[in-house]
Amino acid sequence: MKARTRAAGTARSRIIRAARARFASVGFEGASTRQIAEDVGVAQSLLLYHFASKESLWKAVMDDLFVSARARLDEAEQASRDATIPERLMAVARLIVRLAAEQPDIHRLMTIEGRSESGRLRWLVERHLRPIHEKYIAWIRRGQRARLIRSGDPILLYYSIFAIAGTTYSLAPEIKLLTGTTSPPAPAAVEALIRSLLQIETETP
Amino acid sequence: MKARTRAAGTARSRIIRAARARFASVGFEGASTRQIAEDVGVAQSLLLYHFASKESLWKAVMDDLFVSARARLDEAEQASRDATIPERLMAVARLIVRLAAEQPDIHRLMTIEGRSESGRLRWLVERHLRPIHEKYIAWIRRGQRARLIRSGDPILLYYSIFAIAGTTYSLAPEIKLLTGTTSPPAPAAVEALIRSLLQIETETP
DNA sequence: GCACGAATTGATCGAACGATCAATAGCCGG
DNA sequence: CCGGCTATTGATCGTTCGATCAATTCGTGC
Repeated sequence: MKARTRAAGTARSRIIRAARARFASVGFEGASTRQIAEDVGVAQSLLLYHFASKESLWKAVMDDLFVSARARLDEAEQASRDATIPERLMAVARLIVRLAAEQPDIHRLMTIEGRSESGRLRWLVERHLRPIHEKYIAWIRRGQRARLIRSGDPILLYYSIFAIAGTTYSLAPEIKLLTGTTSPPAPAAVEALIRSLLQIETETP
Repeated sequence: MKARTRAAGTARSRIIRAARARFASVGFEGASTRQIAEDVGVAQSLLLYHFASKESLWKAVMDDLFVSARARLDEAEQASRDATIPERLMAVARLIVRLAAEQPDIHRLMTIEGRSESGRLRWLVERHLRPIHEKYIAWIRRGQRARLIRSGDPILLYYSIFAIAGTTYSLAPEIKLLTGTTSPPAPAAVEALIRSLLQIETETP
């Protein structure tokens, strides 16, 4: 049983990993189950054995991504639970930058889906985005009421954090072609930019 | 001749407009020439009569987009030619925000292509992106030397402008689903954010 | 060591894909 | 009113798509 499940687990997870890369680079419609199967080195029919349909596979990719991301977000929240709201927000932002740098596919997948009102976007919003969104929008509002965060539309601030963190790393191929630089900007530089965007006074050394 | 060319022109331009929307929402691989032709209301073979291939059509879409965008950028540069470098940069940024708000497809198309090193990305970089890129990176450097713009990686600052301006409007469907708001943030608010990002002292009323 | 269930494969379906091409419709100068 | 050019269509080719399904391999419990 254990060996069976482990074998299945690795095949399943290898499929998810390959699917994530394909969906992130060419989008849902552009990715093909045959290409993903070939990346993994299995038959295409195995894909639809583990996941009932291409859309199920996509949802599995998203679940896999967000389950671990949200766990790490909770961790960062817990670790900073005694700090001020702006500093807690920065702790979360720091993690977001790190996640974007480690796995630029996250930002790619989200920006691919967020641009047209599809059934998949609705699923993603209700299942994963809304809980995250509402929590941090509330944090921003609290910080603004205490005049510790710059005023203005909280939604704009919220998306700007993701935009800067994500774009910097998800457009790495373009930046590399344009500038010839091999390594993208350091997370610390991106964090500093976000900090000044929120107008949080620097108090960490 | 004139009526002929005008008829051809409108068919051609209607195809380009429909193709832009499709490419922007589902990417190059996900878009189909048949679907685009159906959007326009013409035969699929007409698409490949006006444009030799699907890739030619994509290039025509990009040319169409960038020719007008670069013309308006030149305009904004000219109009601000007597101002300081930071203010000229803000004039350009203001236009970028306005362009992103008017035609979110621009940002969608660019972010779709910029994430994987394809032949199309190389074409786009050499033909359109590099000239824009190099000019404004140089502006940022000049502003930084004069200590009128925040220090830090110019490339990071440059992409942050596009990221904030573009993401705000290209993710409008997601933001609408998440927040229920019907209208995206006002361009003026986005401009203000970019201004503070570059740490340009506000001097305009 | 056999039987059973889970994992994996190969063959195949109908539909949609990009592309090609011959045929036709529409228009303008002569 | 016709000859020639451009715009447009419909039919079709070979390929690839997502999906289905029967057949086969494989590991484990009994």
